[in-house]
Amino acid sequence: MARPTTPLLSREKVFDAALALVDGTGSFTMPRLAAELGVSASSLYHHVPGGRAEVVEGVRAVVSRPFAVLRAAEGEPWPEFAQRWARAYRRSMAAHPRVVPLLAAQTVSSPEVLAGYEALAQVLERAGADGRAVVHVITVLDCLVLGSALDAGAPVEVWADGGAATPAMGRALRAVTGEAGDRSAEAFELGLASLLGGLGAVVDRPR
Amino acid sequence: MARPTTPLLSREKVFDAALALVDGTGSFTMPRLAAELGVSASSLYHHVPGGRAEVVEGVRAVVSRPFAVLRAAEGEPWPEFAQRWARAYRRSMAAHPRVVPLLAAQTVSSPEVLAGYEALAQVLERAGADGRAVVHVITVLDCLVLGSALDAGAPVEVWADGGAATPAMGRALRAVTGEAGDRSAEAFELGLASLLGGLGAVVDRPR
DNA sequence: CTGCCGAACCGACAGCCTTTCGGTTACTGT
DNA sequence: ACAGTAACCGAAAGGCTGTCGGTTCGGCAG
Repeated sequence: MARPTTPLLSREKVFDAALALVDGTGSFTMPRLAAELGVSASSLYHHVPGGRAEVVEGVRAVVSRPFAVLRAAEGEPWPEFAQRWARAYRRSMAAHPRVVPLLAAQTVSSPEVLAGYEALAQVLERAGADGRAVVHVITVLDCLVLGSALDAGAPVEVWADGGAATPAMGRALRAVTGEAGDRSAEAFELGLASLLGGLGAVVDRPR
Repeated sequence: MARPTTPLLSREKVFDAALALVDGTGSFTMPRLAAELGVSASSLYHHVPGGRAEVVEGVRAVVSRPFAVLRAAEGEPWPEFAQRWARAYRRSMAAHPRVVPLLAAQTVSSPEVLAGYEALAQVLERAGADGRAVVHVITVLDCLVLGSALDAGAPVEVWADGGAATPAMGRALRAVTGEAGDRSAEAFELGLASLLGGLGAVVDRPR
């Protein structure tokens, strides 16, 4: 085939197909993605010049759209916005647990998603937090969100069952496998509330 | 060369060299590791039959030895042990920030390290936590540790500078770059204290 | 209407990676 | 003395990313 009458690909189609591929198989390579789209692998580079990394960033943008568009309301207190922010972030990620490791392995550079981070940074800054506090608060929240998203939908894949050598962990693992995601949301809410309480000491600074 | 008089390799040498390679370059491949050891890549498989994944687990075991050997003292309260555990874990990881992404991408299966998790699981279980609580507490702590370790030694690599579109984040990022690791330890301690306080509600269950 | 440029596809391939396999040599136990 | 095993090597299979030249189609300028 040479140039088709109507284009077979578009950035959107590529990102959507990549997301579907990761959701379905847990992994993603350019040849497989191309096959899924009925196209040769090299054709992808016409629409996504940045190659694999750009596809991952595209998937990130698609997955985190509901979170990335969040903006603080006029006069909204920072803990309230941070809570909304973390919840939306977690919801977005927990809906696609298999993409989390993929996203976690790569620096966030998608402008849309960075805008979501910026919104929180601005709220924190306006509340009086200095640069360090902003980074630390976002880092800690980020971390809670990603960790929680990882074991939300998927079975716990963080550690293996050590067999007879690890009886307590074995019992714990068996207790959570096959459970609905709501139980892990419970732990997330608890962690979030605890963190927001504690982080106040850094944001609302003494001086 | 055929079989050398004295073996050139050993599991220990392989793991140590791999750790040095990751610490130095941030990445790791079998050919490079072999070159570092003055050996051909295929020779590695005689000492590490599991290939790349086993090398990563070996590196994990080396890096987390100080944490993996922790055991609760007789009658030690769970929050105290959890604090010791998380601090030791973070210290181990923060000493080698560039290996964290490598380790995070792979399920924990090293028996020594699993024994470290088991120690915490047993303490939590003995304190009355059910399986879900055990998994959630460990997950959340794990996550805080890894996230904190990531930005401890390395410059913040989690998100990119979005330029003019993200002024607040730009200021925050510039404020932390080039800082000593102690500042991120501060955030870690804060997060840890907040979490341990909040997680009590799950471990010390109402009934 | 003609001619040309750029866009979108393909196939081939370079270069990297992991892992396997057969070949060769040294040590070890019987 | 002699199998058997351990430790090395080179070669090669198979997969992945990314690049390049070739081909055809659409659209725009003259």
